[in-house]
Amino acid sequence: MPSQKRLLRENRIEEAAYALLAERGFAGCSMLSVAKRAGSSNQTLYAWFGGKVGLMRWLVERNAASVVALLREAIEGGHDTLATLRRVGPVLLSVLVSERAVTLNRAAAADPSGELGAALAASGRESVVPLLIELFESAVRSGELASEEVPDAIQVYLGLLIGDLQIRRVVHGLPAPDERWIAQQAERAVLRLGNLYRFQT
Amino acid sequence: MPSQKRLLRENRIEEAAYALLAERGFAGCSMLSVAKRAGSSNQTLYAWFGGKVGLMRWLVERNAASVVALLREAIEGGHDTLATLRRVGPVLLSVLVSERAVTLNRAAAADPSGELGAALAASGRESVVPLLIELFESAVRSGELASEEVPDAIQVYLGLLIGDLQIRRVVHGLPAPDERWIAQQAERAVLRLGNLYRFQT
DNA sequence: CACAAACTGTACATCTCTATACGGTTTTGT
DNA sequence: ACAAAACCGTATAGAGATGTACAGTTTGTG
Repeated sequence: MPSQKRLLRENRIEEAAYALLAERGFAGCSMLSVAKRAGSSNQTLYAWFGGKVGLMRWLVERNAASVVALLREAIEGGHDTLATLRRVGPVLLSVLVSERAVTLNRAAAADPSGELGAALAASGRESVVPLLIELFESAVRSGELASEEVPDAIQVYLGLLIGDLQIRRVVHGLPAPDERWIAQQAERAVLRLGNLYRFQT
Repeated sequence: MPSQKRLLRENRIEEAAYALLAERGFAGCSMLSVAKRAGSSNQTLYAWFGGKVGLMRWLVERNAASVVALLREAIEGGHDTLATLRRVGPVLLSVLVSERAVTLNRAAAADPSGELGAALAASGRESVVPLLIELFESAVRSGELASEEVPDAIQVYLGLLIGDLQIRRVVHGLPAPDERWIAQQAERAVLRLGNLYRFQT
């Protein structure tokens, strides 16, 4: 059972790590620099996380947990698939292009071992897609969609929603879009998905 | 006027740089290591490229030039927009998820200055999209598409074509897809675009 | 209060990178 | 054939990262 102090310390470490990743990138974000900025010691960091990749993986898992919680909340209680998607889309999109997610994706891209990438895929996409599957299955049950079409529809939806936005963000080719734009983009994605798969309202 | 020798040397440097980027990532790809593997000296590298970012930018521009050439070739001589798109799509997609492009995107993601990202955007997307605009304008001239819809249609097309494939590749979440899959994906993207915008055949 | 655990701050050995320098060799041009 | 230019190999200074070690302080607990 983690004490209050421990949680506070974790938050400071998290904050320091994100700040340094943003400023200096994955390579420049050294354990010592994180420790210093967090008002902690490198000894503690090594004890807690084992090393740099361990620290990063911890960040990834922490972020993924909050994302999944957000999405679950947005999915709950909707009966109409398209309406639910209208609620979920902006949440998902804004999470994916958020500064934190983008920072983590950059770190994963910079890690040549692919370890971070695997962690990101495992606790990111692989825990979000099942939620979408669950959602799309409800459309199957109401006869709006064929069961075999589900994976396809999800892929198309994600393509329409995200497009090349995420990669451009990660590669420093684009600043974060504002809330208004995100809402619009999510709305258009749902409309187009409805067109392609002829959902009922 | 670059001599034959010079061109050969450039090729060896290019090859060495890609290999080291793939093995050790952006941070681990040092000037000295590139020089050694290329059978060259770091002095030459600094003289030619100024520094690490300069070397990377050179790689980016070199790759972009070959991509644009490929796309131009695929676009040329088509009258029917959708048919041309059917030819261009696989080329574009396979180029975007190719090992080289992915490697460069990883490097740009790892570079905290954003300089590489800017170069990648400038000689990548910003020189490819005009080609697509040109292509879609031909659909406008034949009345299949409204002029204001062009940017939108391009965005949708890219979303359908690429989806989250590129980001997953860059983040080490996915191996390169094979040619067969690429062809299929490109075909579906065109079909769906046709559905959404009601192109004529 | 007193003892044990956990943490900070600093130090350290070992590597590696950047950017520059220089003697010696190969290539180029005339 | 010969001078100039370009290049290789190696060396170097300065900076910083990793992972470990240790003395001293803070924190938690019976």
